[in-house]
Order: sequence, then structure tokens, then C-alpha cells
Amino acid sequence: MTERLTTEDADMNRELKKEQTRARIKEAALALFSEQGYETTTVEAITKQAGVAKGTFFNYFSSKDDLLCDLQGIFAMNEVGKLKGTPGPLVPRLQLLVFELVKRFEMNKPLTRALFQGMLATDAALELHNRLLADLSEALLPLVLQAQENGEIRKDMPPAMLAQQAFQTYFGTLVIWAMEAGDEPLATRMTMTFELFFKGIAPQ
Amino acid sequence: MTERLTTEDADMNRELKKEQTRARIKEAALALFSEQGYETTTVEAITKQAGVAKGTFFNYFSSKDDLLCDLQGIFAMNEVGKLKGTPGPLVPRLQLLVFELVKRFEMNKPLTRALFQGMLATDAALELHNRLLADLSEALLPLVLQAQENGEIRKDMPPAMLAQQAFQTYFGTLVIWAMEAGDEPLATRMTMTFELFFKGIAPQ
Amino acid sequence: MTERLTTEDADMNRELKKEQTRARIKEAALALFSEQGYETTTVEAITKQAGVAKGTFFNYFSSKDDLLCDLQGIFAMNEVGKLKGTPGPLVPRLQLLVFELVKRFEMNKPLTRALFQGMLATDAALELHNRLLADLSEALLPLVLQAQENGEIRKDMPPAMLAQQAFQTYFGTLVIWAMEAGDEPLATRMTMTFELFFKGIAPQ
Amino acid sequence: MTERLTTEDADMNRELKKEQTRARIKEAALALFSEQGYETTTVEAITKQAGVAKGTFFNYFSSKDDLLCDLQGIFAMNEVGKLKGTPGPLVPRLQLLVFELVKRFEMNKPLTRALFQGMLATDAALELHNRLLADLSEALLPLVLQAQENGEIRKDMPPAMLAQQAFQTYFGTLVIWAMEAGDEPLATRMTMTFELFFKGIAPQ
DNA sequence: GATGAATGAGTTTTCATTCAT
DNA sequence: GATGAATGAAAACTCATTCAT
Repeated sequence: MTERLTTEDADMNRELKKEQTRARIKEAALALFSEQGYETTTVEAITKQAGVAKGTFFNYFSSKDDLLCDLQGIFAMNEVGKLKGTPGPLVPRLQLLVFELVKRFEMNKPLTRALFQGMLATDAALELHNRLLADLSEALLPLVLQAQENGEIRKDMPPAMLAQQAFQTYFGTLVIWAMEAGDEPLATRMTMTFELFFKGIAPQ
Repeated sequence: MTERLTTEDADMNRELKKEQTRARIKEAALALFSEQGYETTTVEAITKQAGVAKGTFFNYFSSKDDLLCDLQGIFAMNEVGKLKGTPGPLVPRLQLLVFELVKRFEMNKPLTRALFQGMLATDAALELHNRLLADLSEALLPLVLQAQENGEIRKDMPPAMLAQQAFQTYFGTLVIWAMEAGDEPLATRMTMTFELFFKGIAPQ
Repeated sequence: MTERLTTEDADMNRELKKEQTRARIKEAALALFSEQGYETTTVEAITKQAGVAKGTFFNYFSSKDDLLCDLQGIFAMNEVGKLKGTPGPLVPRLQLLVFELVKRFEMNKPLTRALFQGMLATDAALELHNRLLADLSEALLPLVLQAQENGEIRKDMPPAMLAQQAFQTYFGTLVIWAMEAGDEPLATRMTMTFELFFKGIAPQ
Repeated sequence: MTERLTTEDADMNRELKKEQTRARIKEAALALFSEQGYETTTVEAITKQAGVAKGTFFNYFSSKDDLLCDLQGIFAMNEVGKLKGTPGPLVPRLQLLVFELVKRFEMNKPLTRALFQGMLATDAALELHNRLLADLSEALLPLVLQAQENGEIRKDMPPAMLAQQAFQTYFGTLVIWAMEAGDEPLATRMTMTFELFFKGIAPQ
């Protein structure tokens, strides 16, 4: 059978395996980060958990920080981009979006905390996050403007500021929730917070 | 000469000197944290900056983490306790309070970031912070309740939740602001955010 | 098409390709050694530069040190062997020989340094070099003897010692020149040095 | 007794101990370098041999390379500076000087080799050596000039070049001798080499 | 014969903390 | 109480080499 494989097949197999190894490392990292935090988790521990050799880690990530940046992808919010295509008032759509996003972090307070921890300790990750924020703001801006024109939200604040406030509300809630001791569901908290926020940006 | 001093005088002198040394170490730490972050700043660097020997550090703080906890005192908000004594509507007094608090961090984005960084990396500091939060909530709670009764703020949310939201808004804004790249003044941002918040918790 | 080739042709083709690959690896190594030195240059970097896979390297050289030994061939001085066949006085022929040899290293101070670096760090390479030196001495010895008999060079020193001094002068100049910071041409330096040397071994 | 010590005494004691530890580390390094070469000797091995903890090494030397630079002091030739004060013809004084210098390396071929190895592998050490050479040349230059004027050595070569040749002869002999397998004494070789060199730079 | 993913021993270096003086 | 030399556990990262495909 092996000899039946064309080079392409073999390449695909190899590609596949690589993808799996990379995934295993990332999963292991996520698991350990949520147990021990970012700084406390060593590369060796990650590889051990992933079942690969220490050196293998560096075949996939140039450094521990590099892995963190990769993991920051969790914060990516492609859904924001999709908002543009959908019709109707903005606020309920945002509500829905927030609801969707929350699912990623729910039940993962320690991991969320670890990610912020890493972000604060790693310049590269912080920069990455800021770039992400800039992109998101840009995507949200026209929608906010339109919502203002529609009289859906207050007009006495610049749209950029409103967008900024939206993201601050989201991430601020996320990090503060992650820092707290209890086990209140993120969804509850986020819902509550955005309830206030939406009331705050309502017209009049 | 030294022996001319009464024991009490000597004790006071000694006490004073100790206090000064402790203060010098803390100042040095704050300065370096805001330059390099928490993890990156070494105890040796702190003592050097403070002009004392490395060993002296451990005469004043049992560990580097202990120093951090001590520094977290910056987040303490005794002013919240004082609110109780003052009369009149709550919201404007809160506005004033926030305004006061902001001054501590203004112009110190890197330090703010470093403190959160340390807090996220150090369990003891995080617990301390949570205890602080609990105390603050407890202090604010009766005021919120009264404000609800006065019809100053909405009654359809439990007062504990409103208090929680207030602190989340405050700390969330602080940390998100600290994480951002630009140099927008904290006061502006905080004012804006609380503008929305107060509108969000208004009755009706 | 491939199958049209006779076995011999195919073999030749294969041989040729192998030779080319080997050459490409050696060239790549020389280029990188002269840029970064021996220790600093990794096998991976060499293969990348050569356009082959990392594993391929070990199909051609049993180790990185083995490659270095192979490269030491640069120091080989077959020309010394050819001296035997030519007539006339020894000194001018040596002068010419040195002049020829110098061309290999001229403009390649960093590579020369890297080769010595590798030689000093690698026992195998050092031994190889010593064996080379022994062979060269053996080849030069009869010529020196004859030159002494001809009265061309001083007789009060054993010919073996004179030969040794000649090689020491050559390699010593080479390494010291390579270690220097400036960009004086090797030819100038070598000429000067041998001028003194030839005067030193002149009769009387 | 301890309490009799003044602070100064205590400081001196401490200073003394420090000096001893530093010396122990350097001795250990020299011993190991001469056994195993520079690259092969690890910092851990050095500290083990010196009987101190691994971390202690870095209290004295900022890096392994730093230690090497410190060790390069062996090549320093303060004696060259003293030549200036002594009267009489230059050549015999140089002969004597070389004889003195040789003693340091005699019987230490492996160490000599290791030092050159480290020098070739470490940019900082190489630069240091070049600076040393420049200083030495400067010190020798006026003596050479005077010797030329005295008719002691040939005038048809610039004095700077002659000085350069002298040092090249010295260091070239040193390194080539160190690279050789046998156990010929350095003194013999050096004497022989300088015999030729002095004849080479004689007038006429 | 070529490939490149996996290996893991090995290295330098850091730094909080201790403790003798 | 102050000092700073000594400690040594740990951590990130390197890289020659192997070997299954």
C-alpha cells in the first residue's frame, strides 16, 4: 500500500501529521495554561503533555511567546466582519454576536486569565492584540455610523468612540470576570453588562 | 551622641529610618515596574535603584510577590468608605470619586499594566485584590440601595449587581486603557465610560 | 526516457549528480563559514543554502566535522610535490609556489579564520592537518637537502628543521593575517615574510 | 575575635575572599581548557572544578566569553614596554624578551591551543587581541626606528612593517607549535625561528 | 537517494532567596 | 539592621543526528 502512494499523497500525509502535531501542542498548551497560568507553564511541560520531544516544540513555534501570539487567535472576532452583510437594527445583532463570542471563554476562566497574563507579559502579543482591536474598530465603525443615522443609537458621541467603548466593554468584562474568584457564568455577566451599555448608548 | 538619645528617641529614629527605607524600596519598584514590567524587574535592580543592598530587600518584604501585594494598595479605594458620610445624590459623588481615583494612574499606563501583570501572575496578589473588591462592594452596597430607594437609579437590578458593575466598569476601563498603545488620557476615557454607565443605570 | 539510458549512462548520470550535490554542499559551507565562522554555521543553514534537505547532508558527509576535514583539502599543497620535477635553484621556485598558494585565500580572511577555527575545535581536522604537514615535509626534505648541497641555503641547520620552518612561516603568516582586523592583502604580507625567511636561510 | 574586626577589616576579608574565588575559577578554567579545549569546556564543569556553584561563575564573569577575554591577559607583554628603558642593541634584548615570554606557554601546548581556539571563536577576544597587538606595535616602533638608525637592522623596510613581522613571527610560531602533535619544547622552536628572523632583518 | 519531522542531550544564563559577616 | 557573595533550581532554546516515508 505504501508504495501505491504517489508523492503527493505522501506529502499530504506528512502535511496532515504536521497539522496534527501542531494542534496537539496547542491543545496541550491551552490545557496547561488554564491549569497553571502562562508564566508558570514551561515549554517542557507542554511538550510532555503533547507527547512530543522538547525540541519539537521549536519546530513549530519559534518561541514560547510565538505560541502565545498564535493562541491569541482565540480573541479574533471574524463575526464582527460578518455583521456588515446582515440587515436590520444594530443593537440586537450585537447582542447576538456577544452571545456567540462568549461561548468560547465560558467555563474557561483560568485560561482566559492566562491569556491576558501572557498578553500583558509579552510585548508581541500585546501589539498583536492592539492590531486586532484596530481592525475590529474599523469594521464596526460604518455600522455604528449607520445606526446613528437610523436614530438607533445616540448621535452626540463620535462613532469611533462608541466603537471603542463597545470593545472596551467586551474585553473589560472578560478580563475582570477572569480575575474574579467565583464561578459566575460569563454569559450572565456579559449580558448584564451589555444591557447597561446598550441603555447607555441609546438615543436621548 | 547616639547614646544621649533616650530609648524612645532612638526607637523613633530607627522607626523613621525603617519607614524611609521601606518607602525608598517601594518607590524604586514602582519606577522600575513602569519601565520594565513586573516579571522583568529583578529584586537586584530594585535595591540598586533604592540604594540599598540586595539582602536588605528581604528585611522589608518576605518575597518579591509580597512587595507586589503591598503595592496593590494603590488600588485601595478608601474614598469609597467616605462616601457613606456625605449627603446628597450618589451619582455625582461617584463621578467625583472616580475623578479622584483616576489621578493615581494617569500618566502611568506602563505601571498600571505592570501591576495588572503582576496581579495576574501572582495568586496572592489576585486574592488580595478580590478581597479588596469584596470590601468595596460591601461598602458601596447600602449607598446603592439608598439611591435605588431615592429613585436615583434603576430598581430592576439587584443592588449587589449594580455595585459589581460599577467596579467592573472602573477596573475594566483601567486595564483595557493600560493595554492600549496610544497615550489617550485616562481621565477622558474614564469620564466617557462612566457617562455611559450612569446613563445605563438611570431609572426607567 | 530514463529507461532508454543504458545502465552505464544512468550510472554516470547518477555519479555526476552526486558529485554536483556534494560540490554544492561544500560551496554552501564555504560561503557560510566565511560569513559566520565554523561553529556558528549550522548544518541546516548549509543545506538550505545548498538547496537540499537537511538529511541529504548526511548522505554525503558522516558529520559536520567530516565536512570540515573534507574542506581542509584547501590547505593541501600538491604543488609541493611537483617541485621535485622542476630543475633550477629552489628558492625562486618556492617563491613562485607560495605566490600560487596565496591566491586561494586572498580576499577570504573570514573563511581562512573559520577553517582554522574549525581545525582547532575538531580533533580529527587537526590530526588530518598534521598528517598533511608530515607529507609535505617529506616531499620538501630532499629538495632542501639538495639545495644545501648546492650551496643555495645554509648548511648549519638540519634540512628537516628548515622544511619545518618553511611550513611554519607559511601557515603562521596565514593564521595571523586571518586574525587581524584590517584588509591588507595576503600576498603583500606573505611576500614580505618570505623575503625575510629566505634571507634568514641564506648561506653564511 | 570576629567582633574585634573593624568594618574595614571585614571588607578586606571579603575582598580577599572574592579575589580568591575569582582566582579559583580562572585556574579551574585554565586547567579544563588545556584538557578539553575552549568550546568543549562548559561553565558547569569549570564551576565544579572550582568548587563553587554554577551561578557563582556569573557573579564574576558576565559570560564564558568574558572569562576568555580575561584569560587573554596571558598574552599581554608588558615586558615590551620595559624595553624602552634599557640601553644597548635591540636584537639581544629582544632575544631575551622572547625567551622570557616563552616560559609562560612552555609545557602548555593544549592550553595555548585552547586560547587560540577561543580567540578565533569569540569576536570580543579577537578584538581584544588586536588592540593588544596595536599597543605592542606602538611600543616597539621607536625602538625599531632607533635600531635602524644605529645600523643594527636593515633600513630598507619601514619600521612598522618590521615590528609587525616580529609579532607575527612570535604569535605565528606560538599557534603553529600549539597545533602540532609532538612535544617539542616551545623554547627550541622559538629560538630557531627568531634566529632566522634576526638574520632576515640584519642589515645588508 | 532525498526528504524533513522528530529527537533530546546539552548549554548558557537568570534570579529569588539565604546567610555568614 | 545592612551587606553582598554564594547558591542552585529552573528555563528557554540549539542543533547535530536519526529514520520513517
